[in-house]
Amino acid sequence: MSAVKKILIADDEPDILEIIQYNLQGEGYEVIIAKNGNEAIDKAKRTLPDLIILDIMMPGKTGMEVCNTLRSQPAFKNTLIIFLTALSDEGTEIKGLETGADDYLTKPISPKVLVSKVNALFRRFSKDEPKVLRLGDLEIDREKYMINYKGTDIVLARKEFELLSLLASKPGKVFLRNEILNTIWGTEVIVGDRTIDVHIRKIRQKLDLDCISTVKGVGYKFEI
Amino acid sequence: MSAVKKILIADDEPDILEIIQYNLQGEGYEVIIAKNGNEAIDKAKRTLPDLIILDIMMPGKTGMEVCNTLRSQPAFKNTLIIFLTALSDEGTEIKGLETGADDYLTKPISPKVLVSKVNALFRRFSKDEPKVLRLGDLEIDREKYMINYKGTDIVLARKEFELLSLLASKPGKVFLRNEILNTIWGTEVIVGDRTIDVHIRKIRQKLDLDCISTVKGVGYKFEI
DNA sequence: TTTTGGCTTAACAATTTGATAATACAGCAA
DNA sequence: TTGCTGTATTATCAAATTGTTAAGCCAAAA
Repeated sequence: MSAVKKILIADDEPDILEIIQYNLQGEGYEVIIAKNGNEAIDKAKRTLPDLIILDIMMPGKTGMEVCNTLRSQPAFKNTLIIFLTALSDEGTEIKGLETGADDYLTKPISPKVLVSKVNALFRRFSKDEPKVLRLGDLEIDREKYMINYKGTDIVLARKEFELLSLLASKPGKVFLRNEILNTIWGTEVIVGDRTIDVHIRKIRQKLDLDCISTVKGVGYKFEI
Repeated sequence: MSAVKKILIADDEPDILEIIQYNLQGEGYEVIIAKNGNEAIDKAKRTLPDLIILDIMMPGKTGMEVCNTLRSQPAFKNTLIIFLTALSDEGTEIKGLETGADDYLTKPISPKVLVSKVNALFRRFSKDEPKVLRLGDLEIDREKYMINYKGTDIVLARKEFELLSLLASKPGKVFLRNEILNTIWGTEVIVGDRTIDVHIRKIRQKLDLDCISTVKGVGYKFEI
């Protein structure tokens, strides 16, 4: 069974909020509302929604700023984001998509369109990733946050786990150092290149399995 | 045997209140009454009824607003709610159901219909999931709100109980702090991070069983 | 009213993790 | 070989996270 999808809506107009909330709840979604940009960011961090609907024009922080802020954090790399724009403002629309939104809606909102877009987005992106990766004798359980190699549990620190988890998510693929930094550290934090090496080393050490290979000048890849 | 069911009725018309109260008390229910929306919310929080009957039209806060307010709190996620609407107002009826009500009744009220609906609701929702979790020597009774470890009862405060209950509901799974806050405190209340720790500590203390492990930087998990 | 118990927070201690610097090493081209 | 580039290793320190205790607040009970 897949959990109920959570949707966060941010708009400063109570009417809009209510309409959207009403329609989405009717579809069985769990709806969380925010009345401005900052509240949206707070609640997003707190509730980790599956989809975020952002009004572009909001006092304080605009929807685009909220989007940027969130997208720069690893936790929201894969969160769906929809923008609400007033009257087909073409410029904004395009800019919105470039800012990292997955779709946009123009006001006034048609509940039917809204609901079908939301459903469509979830359908399109509903590749329920399995929580357990199994690669040969190695097992990576993202839910239990555990590594198991040949029957014995191995404890990795958070970054180590995320790093291994990332590399193992696409065995064979070479991850560039930049890719790794972006995915695991986000664009806000800046860390040196050596940091990755050190974590890689720790993983190699704890798993005494030679599964991470270095591609000099490029990056790292996982191979069993 | 299950305790006597508590029913909260909110309506601004004293006659209606009296009729409903009279009939439900006759069926053996414990009845609490409220004369407006705010009173309903207050008394609901205080008495945690099993069922709430809300008039849609009330001065001040409407039944729907009351419903929304309550539903946004974890404690009322599973409380039964019935709306009272004047004359088959179809629009409202549908909206009510989508707002999170479990049923509705149209005025004028027939005591017979009322009573049978109430009974039916309780019947329908009473045979829920098993209320008792058993994990090794530990037994968690969600209905009696009790913990039993190796034959001895352990008293946990409500938050402590809910926390343990949550963690134990998926042994092995790491619950993020966010997940915990969301599930137990809801999105409206904001409490600090230390709060969780303190509750965890109390649980560990009362159960002197080492079953909750910390995953630093991530969350907590239950394991026997 | 007073008392009690539960919930939250502040404050500080204890611990773990993560980032960096410094150094050593490996591969390769000149 | 020498020098260059990039990675591995190690130790170290700073930062982040959690544990613990005590104290305050509030609501329900006495």
